[in-house]
Amino acid sequence: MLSPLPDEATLKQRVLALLARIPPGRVMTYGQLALLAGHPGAARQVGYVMNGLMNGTELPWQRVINAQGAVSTDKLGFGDVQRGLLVAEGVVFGASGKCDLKARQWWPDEAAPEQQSLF
DNA sequence: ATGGTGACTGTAC
DNA sequence: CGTACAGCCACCA
Repeated sequence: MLSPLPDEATLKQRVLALLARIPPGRVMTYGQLALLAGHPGAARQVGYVMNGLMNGTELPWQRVINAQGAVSTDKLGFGDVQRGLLVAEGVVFGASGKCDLKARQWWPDEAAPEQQSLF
């Protein structure tokens, strides 16, 4: 069973492990990753982890978006790139810059239904 | 040590 | 719809 309060290194490890499993065309949110990694509420730290893997990674970093269904990278200068990668996978973004999170959000099979409703 | 910042989020108005 | 605020916690000056 997973420890409810893993240390920072484990959080990063779990976040990256989950990230690597997101199927093409599907997304996860920062808060969701924090929850599944055992750090509920630590969405900002997940964002920090993401920031750290921007140095030439093979991980599908573009599949992590915010809880509103939009990318959070516009102010970083590559929001268009992220949306472009997702669009190439079949994700549709409306004029508001949001996608259908309810339909696109991916949950690991082992995530308990109660976890999903909590989120 | 202390305070500001940020790829966030839920609640309140 | 948008703005504001409070939690969140690693990092950095």
